[in-house]
Amino acid sequence: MLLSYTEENYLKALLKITFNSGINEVGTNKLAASLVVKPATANDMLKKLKEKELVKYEKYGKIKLSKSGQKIALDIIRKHRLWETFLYQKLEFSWDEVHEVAEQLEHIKSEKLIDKLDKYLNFPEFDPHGDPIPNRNGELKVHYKKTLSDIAVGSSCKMVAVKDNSSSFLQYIIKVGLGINNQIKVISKQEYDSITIIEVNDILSSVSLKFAENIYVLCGDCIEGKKCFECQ
Amino acid sequence: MLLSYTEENYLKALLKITFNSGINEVGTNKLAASLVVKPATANDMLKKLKEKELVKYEKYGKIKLSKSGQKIALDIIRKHRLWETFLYQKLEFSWDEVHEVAEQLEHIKSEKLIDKLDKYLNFPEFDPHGDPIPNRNGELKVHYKKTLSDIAVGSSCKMVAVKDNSSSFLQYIIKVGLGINNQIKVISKQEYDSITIIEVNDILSSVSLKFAENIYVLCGDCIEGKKCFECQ
DNA sequence: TAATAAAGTTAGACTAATCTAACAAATAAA
DNA sequence: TTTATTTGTTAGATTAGTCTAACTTTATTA
Repeated sequence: MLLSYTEENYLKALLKITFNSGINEVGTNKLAASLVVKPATANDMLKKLKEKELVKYEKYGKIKLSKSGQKIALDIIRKHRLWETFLYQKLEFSWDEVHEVAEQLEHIKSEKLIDKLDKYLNFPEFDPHGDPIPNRNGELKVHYKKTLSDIAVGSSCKMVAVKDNSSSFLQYIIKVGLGINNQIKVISKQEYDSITIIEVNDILSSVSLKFAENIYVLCGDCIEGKKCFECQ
Repeated sequence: MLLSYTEENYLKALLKITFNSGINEVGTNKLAASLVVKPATANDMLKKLKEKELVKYEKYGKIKLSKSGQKIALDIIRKHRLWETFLYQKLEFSWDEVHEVAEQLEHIKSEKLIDKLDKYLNFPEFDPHGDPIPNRNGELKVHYKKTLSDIAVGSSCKMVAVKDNSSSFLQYIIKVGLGINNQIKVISKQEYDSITIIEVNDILSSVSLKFAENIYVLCGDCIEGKKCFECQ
């Protein structure tokens, strides 16, 4: 199915809203606002997208992407992020310049192009902003945003990934008695150098700021399945 | 001045027609045909482009690009050919696939992008089809005037570019065992229909007049670096 | 629960790019 | 030089995407 740039942008906006807010419920107004058009305009487009079975939507109801609509939206995000990576890595664009150009490039229609670009960039999993790049099947690595250094004194969190994959770091982690899925409580933090005392399995350890910044964690709410914006 | 893709395509078409035919006189019908629209459509657009001072044009008269129109057209051709070069050199697209994708990429709006791409490709002077790439001031290396059909029986020449960029033609060229920079010897020519027997890498092929007219060549003298007036 | 506010929809209009069909001008041919 | 043919123009319609203004439904709150 050949879609116009505009239609593609509506699908992308829908995916982004549900992604970022964790909410699956999108209304006409919110959609319109995110595309900087009037609600009436979005409403018209929704009818069209429903006709094409790209969204599920009943009058006065909430909007959801259909399976195929979601696939298309993921595909556009894939293209967007691959182009950003290209601009950043190969053409030496700066971090903050890539988005605008990628907004245009994401609409270029050629599967071959994007697969070749993917290969050329060595199948990157994250774009320059750290956002995950969907693969050609629309699957993406979840990525974590919060590190142990972001957790407030007194709060608990769960380790989910490491940022630094070096073996020396991994060995250090083990020594502290830490591992994926372990619960960590932040006991105290030295203001001067951010040395942090943590508690893992009832054992206290002190770790450096560098250490804390290389441990991805989920906050207390996310541990309970809430998917907050700051963590994921 | 921000132009639509469509407007850009009209300017490009005008430049291409005058370029390829050597004629400076373009009419509504020819322009429309080259864009695969009806003359009425082209006529409407011409009024718009005249309004913007991108073409010089009076009712029932001939169409010419203005200075600024020409600059914009050259800019689009620059983008087109740089993208073709990128696709061919970096992404390993084949000769005959690049055009279609570049038709889309040429409309991406970012001066920075195209200058960085130019640098990344090491400021190429010719695209994969042998066509010259305008620099950022719209200047380009002379392009070729002589085609295979101009070469006398018994003489040799070197293929340097193609006039027709259609994939069907390019694939035909490949089938004949021909490519950019190949030496061609004209063995014989049928007087009646100009069917020409050529020799490429010791292999003989017979090609039509239409074929021969779409292969740009350099004559024997020019191959040796002489730069004769007829070829360049 | 009735009034008010917020959210969503509809109708009618506009612009850009296209079309068809009818017409006008310029050019070529008899 | 009149006629026929080609070339170019105009008028009116269509589609996609947008708008404003008026209206309806749903949600909130006093």
